[in-house]
Amino acid sequence: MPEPRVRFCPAPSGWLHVGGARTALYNWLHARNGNGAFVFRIEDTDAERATDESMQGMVAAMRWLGLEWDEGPEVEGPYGPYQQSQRGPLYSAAAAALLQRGDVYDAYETPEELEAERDAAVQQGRPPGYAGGHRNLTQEQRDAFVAEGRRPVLRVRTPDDGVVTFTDAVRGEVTFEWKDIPDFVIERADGTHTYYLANAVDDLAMGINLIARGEDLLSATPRQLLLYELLLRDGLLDRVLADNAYPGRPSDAVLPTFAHLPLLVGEDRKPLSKRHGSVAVDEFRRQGILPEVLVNFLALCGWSYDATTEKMTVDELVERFSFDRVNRNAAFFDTAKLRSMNGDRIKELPDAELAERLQPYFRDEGLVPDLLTPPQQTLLLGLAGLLRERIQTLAEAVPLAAPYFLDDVVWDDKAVAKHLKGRAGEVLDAVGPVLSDVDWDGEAIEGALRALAERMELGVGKVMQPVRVAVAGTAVSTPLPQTLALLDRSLVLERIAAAKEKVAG
RNA sequence: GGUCCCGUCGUCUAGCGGCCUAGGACGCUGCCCUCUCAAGGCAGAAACGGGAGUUCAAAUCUCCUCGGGACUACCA
Repeated sequence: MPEPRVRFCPAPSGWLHVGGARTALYNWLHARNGNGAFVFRIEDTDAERATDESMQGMVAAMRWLGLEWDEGPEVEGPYGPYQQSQRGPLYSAAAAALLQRGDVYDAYETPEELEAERDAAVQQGRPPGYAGGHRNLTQEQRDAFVAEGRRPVLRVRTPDDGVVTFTDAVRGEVTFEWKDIPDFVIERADGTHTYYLANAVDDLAMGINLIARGEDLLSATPRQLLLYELLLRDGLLDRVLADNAYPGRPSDAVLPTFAHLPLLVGEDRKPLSKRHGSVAVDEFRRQGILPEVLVNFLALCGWSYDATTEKMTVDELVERFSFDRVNRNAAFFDTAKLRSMNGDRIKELPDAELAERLQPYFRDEGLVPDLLTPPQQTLLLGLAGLLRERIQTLAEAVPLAAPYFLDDVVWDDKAVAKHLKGRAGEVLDAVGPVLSDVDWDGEAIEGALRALAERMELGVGKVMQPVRVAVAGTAVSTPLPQTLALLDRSLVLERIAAAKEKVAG
């Protein structure tokens, strides 16, 4: 077994979504597992859709997930450039060589004509693929089309009969018949190149030996295979590479094998897309999903280690991952389970680390400045311990912590109406003096509040809730006595006094 | 329509002929605990799409059927 050389090659349009991230992850795990190389290639051959912003976003999302690449953007490597828009001359030369040898031919139909042909075929119940109309044009016909101002595309001549069979690492043996595969375009009329060519050339030139990608590309595989064969025949690609000063020695390399991964789908069983809500990796970051949890969860979307193991560290995943345990059926991306796993992971974090990971979220919501003051540090650290059991995502901590970092209490009207009434005024009056001279720690405060409740012949809740609302502004909070202990006594007394005005009746 | 892929609790899955009265996790329901919210503990409901075979024995093998999906672009 040679060292794995795998690649992740998204088209940079839109954000990196979880489906793409899962594909990247499986490739990455395989590379790390076999001590191989993980190549990150940008497939921006379609200038219409590719954007620089999207590419930057993908680079950032990959970094956040911890999927560092050995070759690719900002890292470079021996087979660059890794952005296909910078490899145009290579593809042109390869296409020209294939044309010269007669493996591909120029076809002059316009997109409109092709569309009409397709519609007619569908109406008549024929397969809608390109029928090969311009396969054998005479020079006169070509000249006539050119004279009309038409620009040709380049199409690969696919075999008329026979079958193509390949072994897929997750699906086993897959067979297609060549007669079902129409001649396909590798060079557009504007001179740019399609996925088929760019992908085949680069996979060969970069020495990729395993291609793991979405199942949606399964039926593209025969074309890929055909192109490999044509590019490798008589050292064509080696020559093209050398003539154009691009690195790569494909003739020495092993032909890539394939692993087609099950699709990630939404609740409607359709492939994941924008309309399924948050599917962008960055969206999960904003919500406060931890990257190691997203990685763990993504690994489980279509792969399992055994009957019961779910929580795994990245190192364990690297050690245990293999394509032969990848599932064959599409997986629903279940965010409820993701959140649960995230909550479990948060519970494992020590106070200091949780505080540290919470800080950017608090900062982005304006709760704390970039640099915390020592009292803010202490408060954050103390709160972390109380927050831990009640949040599933980091962002959920924000509303729970806000009352203690912000100067003004934001009143929840419902909470005020429900809890600052009846004997609440009495309670607030009585609680001030009690808290004034109690030891300022959670246990003592709790004891004092309970004693007060008993003295007033009230349920503990009847005392706790008015105080909670007075201090936090809400009926829900971290445990009250422990929370009070983290705050300045003067602030607590102040808020209790201020809340008296809000008591109804 | 054609080609290819797939089909176990609501969801993700374990299962590769007897260990399955089908296991785990999330979710859900009930109870306990409780200063709110959580967390935690205990209990519970919940699946082999259907039909024929093969076999002493089938979730596991074969065929048919039904259902879902992908592809069918000068997107990737």
